[in-house]
Amino acid sequence: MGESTAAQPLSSSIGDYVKIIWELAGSGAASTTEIAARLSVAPASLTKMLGRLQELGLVSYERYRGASLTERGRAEALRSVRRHRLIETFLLEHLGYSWQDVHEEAERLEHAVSDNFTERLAEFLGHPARDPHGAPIPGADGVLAAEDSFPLGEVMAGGRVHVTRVHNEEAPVLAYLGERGLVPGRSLEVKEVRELDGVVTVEDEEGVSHSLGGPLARSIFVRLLS
Amino acid sequence: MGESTAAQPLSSSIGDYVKIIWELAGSGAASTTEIAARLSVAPASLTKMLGRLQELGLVSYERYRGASLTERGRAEALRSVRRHRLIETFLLEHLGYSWQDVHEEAERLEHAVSDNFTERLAEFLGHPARDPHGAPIPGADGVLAAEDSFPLGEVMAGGRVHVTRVHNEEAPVLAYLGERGLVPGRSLEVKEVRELDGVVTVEDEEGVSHSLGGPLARSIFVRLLS
DNA sequence: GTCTATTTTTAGCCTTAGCTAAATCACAAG
DNA sequence: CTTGTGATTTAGCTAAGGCTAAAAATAGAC
Repeated sequence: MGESTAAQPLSSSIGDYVKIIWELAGSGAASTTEIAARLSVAPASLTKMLGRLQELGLVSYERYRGASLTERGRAEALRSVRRHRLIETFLLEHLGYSWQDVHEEAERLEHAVSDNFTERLAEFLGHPARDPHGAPIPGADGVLAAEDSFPLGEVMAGGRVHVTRVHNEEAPVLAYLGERGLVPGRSLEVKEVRELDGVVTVEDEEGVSHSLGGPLARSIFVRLLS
Repeated sequence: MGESTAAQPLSSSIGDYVKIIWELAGSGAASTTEIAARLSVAPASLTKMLGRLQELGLVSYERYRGASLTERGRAEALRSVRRHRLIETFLLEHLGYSWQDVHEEAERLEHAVSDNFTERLAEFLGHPARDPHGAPIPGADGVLAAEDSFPLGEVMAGGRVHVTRVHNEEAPVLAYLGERGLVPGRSLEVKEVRELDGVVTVEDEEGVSHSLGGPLARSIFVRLLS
């Protein structure tokens, strides 16, 4: 007995739980209500599940204290994230999905693919480092590249920046940004950062100007161009 | 109420049931025990499920009489078959899976993909008419091409034949035939059909001779070359 | 420090899709 | 027409993963 050698199939939704906890908690702890909200599940359902995840050795959890991932839980989460991001890349680059549609389809597929499939897909895609949203894809060895960019909302006026990532999963936001070409790989000139309401005004390579309010400005991650 | 307009997600294993009944029964009726065996499920579990499938309007079923598909059941089965065969084609042609490994992976993926994915994949693959085993792929409109070939075991000696299909899902059989190049597209010369034990001896394009016993000879489907 | 509002947990129930063991049916052989 | 055997069904159980309503703990406001 004991949970020891890992790697039984691991019923599909368990992957969702650890992935959400990973997104929510990073290294800290995630609250029951937050996790429940992300999974569209009643808070009461969480308690039982967190207990189960703890028995499996994936989270460490104390009553009324929220949950955080164990080392194994983090590894499991990164495997899910890798699958998800590789699948998104495939859907977008090869099947012609739109930027805002990939997430939902990938979410379902992610539960069905084997590690063998995942690695063959990575090979097929040429081992991409980032997915279509610019999110880094964890390696097969579980290593995730450190984020070296920051939200557009935090930038100062007057510089040129390079969009590295759009950190948002809501379809309307993605559709909006996609239509305007505010996607990873683009260069922008920061014209104004208005303290008052956090609106950032940028100009793209074609000279078109865009004004982006808080939520959008926080979704676009950029790196400064030297 | 009523089941009317179809197309709710349709819990994953329901697809398996109709697909197996379709394979087993064609137009006739399939027995409880046969279906159970194919699904690796206890015969007792079938009764409940067949009742459910009947409520859903997918099979028609009378106690102690076996089950057969309704028109809607047949359509559902063909959708599953289409998904399955397209996925197999993708795994083999683009991800480098071996002939004998595609089935298992496709079986799992099949439950996770949307119709949107399926049609985009068909497009990506160039709308293939047959899968890697030579099985015809039902159209998006639910039309399945009629089988125009027959088992090698039924052929007469002396003719040339064209392999159109390998009708067998057992990995060792596929591996054996794959290694020897006895795959769809190949031409063979039938040297001998021995009444005594049903062994068929053929010679391939490179002059190599193969002797195939009943199970293998029944798995290889061929068309006569004029 | 107390008290109230918000979180979180407990208790008990539901559904799905399985299982085993026991009963029942169908059919073919006498 | 009876009977035995194998196929099928019924009955009752299990485990996951949900739910609601009610109870308990925490934390923030005074």
